[in-house]
Amino acid sequence: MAPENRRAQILDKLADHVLAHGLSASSLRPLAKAAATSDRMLLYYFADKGELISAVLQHIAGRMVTLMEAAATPEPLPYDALLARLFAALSDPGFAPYMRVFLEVASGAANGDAALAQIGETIGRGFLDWGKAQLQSDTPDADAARLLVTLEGTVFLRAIGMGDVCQTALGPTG
Amino acid sequence: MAPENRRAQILDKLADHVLAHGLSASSLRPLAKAAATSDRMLLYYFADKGELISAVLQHIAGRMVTLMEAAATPEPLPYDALLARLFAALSDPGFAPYMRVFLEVASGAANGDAALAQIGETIGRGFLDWGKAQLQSDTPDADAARLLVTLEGTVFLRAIGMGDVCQTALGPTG
DNA sequence: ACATCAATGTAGCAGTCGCTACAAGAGCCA
DNA sequence: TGGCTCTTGTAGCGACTGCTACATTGATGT
Repeated sequence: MAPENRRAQILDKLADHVLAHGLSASSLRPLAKAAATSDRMLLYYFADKGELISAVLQHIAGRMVTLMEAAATPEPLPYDALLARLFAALSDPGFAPYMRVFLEVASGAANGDAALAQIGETIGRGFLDWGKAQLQSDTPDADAARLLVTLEGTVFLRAIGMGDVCQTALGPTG
Repeated sequence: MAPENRRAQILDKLADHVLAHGLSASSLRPLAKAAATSDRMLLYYFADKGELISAVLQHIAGRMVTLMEAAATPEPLPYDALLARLFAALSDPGFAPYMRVFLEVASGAANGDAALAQIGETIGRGFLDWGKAQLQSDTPDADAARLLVTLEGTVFLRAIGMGDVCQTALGPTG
């Protein structure tokens, strides 16, 4: 098989593993097993683990974009309606693994990992722009920012078992 | 020295290290070095690493409560004013290490660490109650929940270098 | 003085980490 | 056929992980 195809195929299985088990459980040997190859070969297709993780996360981001496009509305929505809709979408178990990984990326970034910070910001800005395009608002920048802050807050709180508080917070508002 | 005092003294230095370098850089040997002792002694004062980390995180939570009490207002504030005040407080570099650790706890909890989940929820509920007590509102439960969601959202976004978006989100609102 | 026991040092175990040296198979070109 | 390069397996290195067996110190109580 052409090496680029082989690399892409491996990347796909690596993304499955990272989404299922998180970055902290993604050392080379488990990743290799998930891709039905060896750690030796992972470092043949990728320069080092950093490049591998970057590639996997970008692949995951690509999948997430696809998911979000599927969740897009044909017409822009007002703030409250869009917030409610996206909050419901984030509750979908299909989305949860992405949010878990996103949280782990943010945590790594906060601890000084520059590569994770860069990828996290790229994903975050993508969310922001996507939200802005979905918004029907006189102040789209501010509303998109509020939307993002609120949704990431719910991701954070759900991670520590406070999903009920998210419900309380969003209930009266939309 | 009495063993309880010794343990408390060690705990204090361990907390310094975790706040400075994060949980991911807190394996036994670096922790021991920070506390001017040996990994051997850490496992003499604590049953295993899990108990040690739990104790350190509880100690850190205690410090954070002290910090928050110092930041409390003599009188309750309306939502927008309190949000602005707390957002400013979280911008204080003295608070940043706590938020970094809190984020790491949330990430670990999302990846299935039950001990971290329990500690994270305790801290989060403490925040919620504290905020409710500071709020002057007709709907304190909902407003405290909104406050918490928003503030945690800013912690998340700042971790990935999107502090500007937090500013945009909170500017028009308060 | 002697026994006892808590506190601590030394040394190391088995496992995992990212990574690499070396060699062997597989297809291609002269 | 003989080399040559791409791909892959085997084996292992040195560092780190949580944790522990064993020995030694020092204080305390009788």
